[in-house]
Amino acid sequence: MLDLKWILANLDDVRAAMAKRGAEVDLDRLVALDERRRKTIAEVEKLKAERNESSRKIGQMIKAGEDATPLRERVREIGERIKALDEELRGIEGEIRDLLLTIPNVPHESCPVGEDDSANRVERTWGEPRTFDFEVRDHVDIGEISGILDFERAARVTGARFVVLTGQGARLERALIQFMLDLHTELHGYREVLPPFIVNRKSLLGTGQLPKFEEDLFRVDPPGDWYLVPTAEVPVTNLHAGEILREEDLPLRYTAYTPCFRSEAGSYGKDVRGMIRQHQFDKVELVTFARPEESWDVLEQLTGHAEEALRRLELPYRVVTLSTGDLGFSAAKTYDIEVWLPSQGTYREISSCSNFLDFQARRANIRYRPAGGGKPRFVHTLNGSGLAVGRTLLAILENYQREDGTFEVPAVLRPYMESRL
RNA sequence: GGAGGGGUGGCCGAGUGGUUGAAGGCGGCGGUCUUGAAAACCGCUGCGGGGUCCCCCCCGCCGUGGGUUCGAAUCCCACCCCCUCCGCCA
Repeated sequence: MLDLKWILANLDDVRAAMAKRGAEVDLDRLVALDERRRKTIAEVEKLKAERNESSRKIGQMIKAGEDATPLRERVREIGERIKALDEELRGIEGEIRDLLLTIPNVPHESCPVGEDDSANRVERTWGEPRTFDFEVRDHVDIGEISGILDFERAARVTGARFVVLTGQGARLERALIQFMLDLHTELHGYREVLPPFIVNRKSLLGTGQLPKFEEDLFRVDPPGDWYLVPTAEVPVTNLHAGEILREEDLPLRYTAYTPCFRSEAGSYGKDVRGMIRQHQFDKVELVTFARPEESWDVLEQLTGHAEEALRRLELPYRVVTLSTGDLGFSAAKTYDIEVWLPSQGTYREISSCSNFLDFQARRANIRYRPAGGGKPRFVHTLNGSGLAVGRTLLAILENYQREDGTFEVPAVLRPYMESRL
């Protein structure tokens, strides 16, 4: 969420930013609501000051043995007016809050301006897509021939957009998770956490999935305000919700493996074949809490950490900067890392690394105390996939495929595929 | 699920109706002392909001939301969370 004061002081900038995103935001209503709000505050606080003053006087009168009944009556009336005004004020502030929660972040000036992903800017490309001297298969065929992917039985057990990994497939998924966690903890200095896979409504408000994107989530029935995690970003970022961190501890870096659950509402017909778009997939996430001054550097580092996983797996990829129209709700800037998929002859998203500035921190109330003392400030939060495990497995099958429809295991993963018993 | 205990400032911890935004301690910041550091001593040290706002004034905040009262951290109700014991259970 953006700072109300800042919005009001920079109305034109905010208007321009929303236009770049293609977002409809009623800023005029916000301005009107704020005026009403301040007017009501002035009124009710004047009455409260009067009540406090009179109550003090009543106390003194009673102590002095005087009759305070008339004054008491008057203060009682003031109290009733205060109650009414307070209620009105709560209503106005609620409306303002609801509105603020639906305003997306302001894109950073370095984001290319455009309506959709066609305006995304390619920053760099790594690796040379392999040339095949046979007809390439997609991961669905390779998975079937190798006997490690079973979409039919997954459909029987659950439904469409699920997969069963079996034998070496399950082991490869596990190896990838282990490899990525090892890489980020041992080499990149992240702290590993294993968070709950169910979160409450407040956490989803904190990171920005709610209130606008409820239809993307799976809600857990009995409690009503519990949801399956759509990404580890939610539980891990909210780890420090409401806290005041110490500046000395920043940047705080966490990595977490979780499955991710997405309803994929509105994506009917897209990527229906295979495991590109599933209701459940594994992901290793990177989350960083940073000082405001360092967050742009941290975004570069974090993106580099995700890239390192692909380099070690020797999978060709490119990094693109999302255009203003393609940017997620909470992000100020996002790099997507896209891996090469031979079957599609194109690069597909395998990681998304974003700087949210203080947008999430303000929603989730995550602050830090400056080292020299002073007022708490909002931290900057960042996160990125390091990487989406299912898509990585898929990319391995395709890029490491053999002519007979089987595949090779990347060298870096072989130790993880071997028995240690 | 049952019984009991508890949620107060960065942290610990007093406080059961009237200058208590809150004793005391720890931590932090500044100072005295010291060649330097430590110790000791002194001072300062919550968050948010409003006001013609860099001085100052005012309002709110003691888990959350209601209620009682002229006045609530203190009394009442509901809810949330934590702890202990019992039951159940992977």
